[in-house]
Amino acid sequence: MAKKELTEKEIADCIPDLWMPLTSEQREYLAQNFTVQKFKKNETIYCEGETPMHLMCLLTGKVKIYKEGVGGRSQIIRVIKDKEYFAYRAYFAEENFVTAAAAFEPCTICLIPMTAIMKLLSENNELAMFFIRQLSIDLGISDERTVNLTQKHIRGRLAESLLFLKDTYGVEEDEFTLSIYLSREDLANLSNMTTSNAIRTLSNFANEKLIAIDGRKIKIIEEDKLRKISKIG
Amino acid sequence: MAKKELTEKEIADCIPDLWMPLTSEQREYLAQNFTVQKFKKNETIYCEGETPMHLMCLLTGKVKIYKEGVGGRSQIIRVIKDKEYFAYRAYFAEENFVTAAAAFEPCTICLIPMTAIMKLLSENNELAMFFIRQLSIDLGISDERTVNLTQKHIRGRLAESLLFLKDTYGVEEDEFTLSIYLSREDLANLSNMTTSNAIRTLSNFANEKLIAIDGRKIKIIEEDKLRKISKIG
DNA sequence: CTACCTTTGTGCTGTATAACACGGTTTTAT
DNA sequence: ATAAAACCGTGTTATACAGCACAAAGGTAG
Repeated sequence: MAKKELTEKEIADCIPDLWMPLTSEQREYLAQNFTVQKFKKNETIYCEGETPMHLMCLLTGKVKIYKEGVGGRSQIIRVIKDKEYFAYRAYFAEENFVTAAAAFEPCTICLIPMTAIMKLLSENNELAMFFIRQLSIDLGISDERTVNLTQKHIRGRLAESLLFLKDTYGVEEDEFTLSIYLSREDLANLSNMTTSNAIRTLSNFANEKLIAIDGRKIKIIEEDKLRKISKIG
Repeated sequence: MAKKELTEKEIADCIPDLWMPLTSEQREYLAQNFTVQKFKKNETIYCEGETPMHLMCLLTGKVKIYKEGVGGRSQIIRVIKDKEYFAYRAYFAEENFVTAAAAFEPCTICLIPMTAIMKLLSENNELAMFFIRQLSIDLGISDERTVNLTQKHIRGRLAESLLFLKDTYGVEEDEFTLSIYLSREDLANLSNMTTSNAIRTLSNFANEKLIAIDGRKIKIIEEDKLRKISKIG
């Protein structure tokens, strides 16, 4: 199946942000602590309440970070695209996971023990700055999201989610079709609404020719108008 | 009025988390870049859109971090108590402020230029770890808050806010009265509801003897029951 | 003291959205 | 191929909450 040993070049390509700041000694150390794991579609990667052990970097595939809210309603907090790091926050905060992660699609994920990361952090400030920057960006997004999800109306929230998916995962060759195919339920959990309302609102958007839907394929037709809907709430 | 020069001892007492990890050279550098500023009650400390220049540490007083949402509705994102640091996230993320800050009460705030912080960070990993930990904790809280504000019902949200205020600012000598006196409007903005509903729900809690209200003074009587209301949503 | 503004409190009305029910369709499993 | 399950779509009903409007109380200024 997979090769047992990856070359340093291959690792460097996988995790450039982590790799670049390191000295050659540190790189060797990291290479020794580098493992790769595969996850099937919809497979859980980690659960709420578990103790974090590894920093993860998504090599290929798409991942959702979500939380089980009150009454079994689940809420998608953020989504991860390839080359993005995740699962480290809880360790740094000295907590267990408060979120769960699952694969939208088949995924390849690289795992690095947090103890190794801590050792590298104690030696390398540039690496520390990478995490400071990343956490700061994510915190800003999270704050923004809180206001959007609580204050915008259904149409605004769904429009925002669609644009967010476009900005995150991009589009296919036609330049319009979102390159992620979500179930209506996931779309609802991302937009803080019930599945029925996600379906209904999506249909409305399609009737208004703002988007075109074909099963799970969504084409963004009138991006400007969607942005407007998202903005005014 | 205030002394021109603070002794190192005084500074160390003000900002222990920042001070402790530093070498004596770094401490001297920090002392030279240390200024103190006072803010009146309700005065704005920084605005949405401004460019962040200083790390701030609240020495005395209470501060709210908030966002203007859609349609002028404002939302309190987090609150700061004394000895807490704030205003640094946006700089690290290389953004302008996406939130605003204002004084709940008269405040004394110490300011340190972010450029000085960056210099210290490049030299001192322990300091970097402090920010990584702090940002990680705040990100967890923010994610938690998103779910709470979107999924819980009014009673749950208000109960949570009251407990949150107790946990953050504590109580007076009687061990029950919250030591922060908020307007009903601020309470509403903290709990994602209209002022009328904050007033109404607060009255309901009082009628049910869960709390006692006397103007802006709030006594938490049945903390367990409030926690239960907050938990079940 | 009087006037004025802000905050608090209450009732009424409207509506956005959740909740439920049910039928059709597609995917998965055997 | 057939059963089972998951997903999609639509209509109906119920309700939590926002949005006024207005009155009373408290604070502030002249």
